[in-house]
Amino acid sequence: MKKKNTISILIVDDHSIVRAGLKALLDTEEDFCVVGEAENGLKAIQSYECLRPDLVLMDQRMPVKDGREATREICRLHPAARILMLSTYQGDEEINSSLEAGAMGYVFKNSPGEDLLPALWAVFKGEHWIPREVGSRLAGRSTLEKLTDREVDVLQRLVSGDSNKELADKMEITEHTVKAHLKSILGKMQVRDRTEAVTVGLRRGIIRLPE
Amino acid sequence: MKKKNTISILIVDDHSIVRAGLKALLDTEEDFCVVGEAENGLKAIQSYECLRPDLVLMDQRMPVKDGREATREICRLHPAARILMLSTYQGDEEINSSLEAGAMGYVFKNSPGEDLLPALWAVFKGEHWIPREVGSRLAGRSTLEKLTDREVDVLQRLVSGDSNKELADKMEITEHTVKAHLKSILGKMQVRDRTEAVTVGLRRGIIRLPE
DNA sequence: TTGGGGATCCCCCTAAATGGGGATATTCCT
DNA sequence: AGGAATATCCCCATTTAGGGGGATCCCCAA
Repeated sequence: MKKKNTISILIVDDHSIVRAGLKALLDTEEDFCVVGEAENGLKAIQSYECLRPDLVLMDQRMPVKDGREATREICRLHPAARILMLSTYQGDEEINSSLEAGAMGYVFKNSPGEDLLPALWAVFKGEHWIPREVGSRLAGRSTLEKLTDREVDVLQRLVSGDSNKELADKMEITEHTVKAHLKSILGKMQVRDRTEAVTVGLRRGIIRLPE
Repeated sequence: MKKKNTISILIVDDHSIVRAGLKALLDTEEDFCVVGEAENGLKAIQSYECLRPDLVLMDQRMPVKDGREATREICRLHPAARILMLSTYQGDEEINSSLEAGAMGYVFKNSPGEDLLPALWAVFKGEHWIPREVGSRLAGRSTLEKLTDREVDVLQRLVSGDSNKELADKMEITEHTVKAHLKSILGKMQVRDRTEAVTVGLRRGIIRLPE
């Protein structure tokens, strides 16, 4: 249903009601036209291929494939894609990695509704859009050491409450190795124990609670 | 802005953009009229007092005071209040306690957008509205023991990653007592260790991550 | 008033987690 | 080829967590 001279938008969010709300919100604007919806990252990639929208409004956390992964994939195939990430605030890590993945902008769900349209316009014009309160931090930060992929893997598994032995079995490595990773995790994150590692990881957006 | 013969609605959600979306969605319906918004439970109570809307569309998880607490409070003051809870699926416990608190209905954010209107109508007419897939379970359940206030307190403090000794100092009790509470928590929640207790507690909405 | 639940405290014991020191192989980058 | 980073494994030691018993005390409701 794309009309001439309107900006076509693909909405990606796992909450159907939120999608309906966003669509209603954008459809009140003459310049924007919601041409498609997707409920997870995988479907977002498929829909992008079919629809080639001018903009993608993408939620961060979704089942199956999250916003970051979908963004990375879409941008790999279509470097000119314009993607605006929409998310609850989860820590700078999440914003940072979204931008790394190729998103052009980032808007918090709890920022005023009026902020959405300027952000969409900016991204459409190829500009970056980052919440003011974060922009500064993003520049002069990062004394925090980055976790390796494997360490993130271990950290994510910690949320299950498994012991080191159980983790070792599930990961098919020895308990020694699990402990080695964990030691590195605790050191890098500057936390005292696995419980704090999990809660800090959740707050920073490094890991998430299972569905 | 309430017109004659329309149903006035108060929207409560901590995400401004979601509120804007819901408002846009409801305003496309002739019969509904969004007369107010609130961003947390406290403001919801205040707004309810001022506006006396026909319906409240209330998000479950919010800072300051969550949907359950606000619902309990509003229903205590106004037993005739019609409140529809809107939330991500978080386990039956959350639904159950919402209904106990006085909500007339419960809708998942990831159910189709079309489900919202019938739910609002049902609640407006004084009927209950519960997601089909949950209704059956709610009847024959509840083997989960409830945590005491003190236990919830301990559980919440676990997210800091403190050791039992540190918790004891901060709570000004002995480590023995902390361990006693913890033992009870682990037993009631049927989890194996403090880390799992924290993640399960977060998922059930019993506790939350600090801001 | 008698009971029960909750909060507090105590002991003992085993299993688990943590912190220190290592070693080796692979992969990737220069 | 050389070097860095990563993942994997191992030893040691101490601290902590968790499970099993308990015991008071207090308050509130039957």
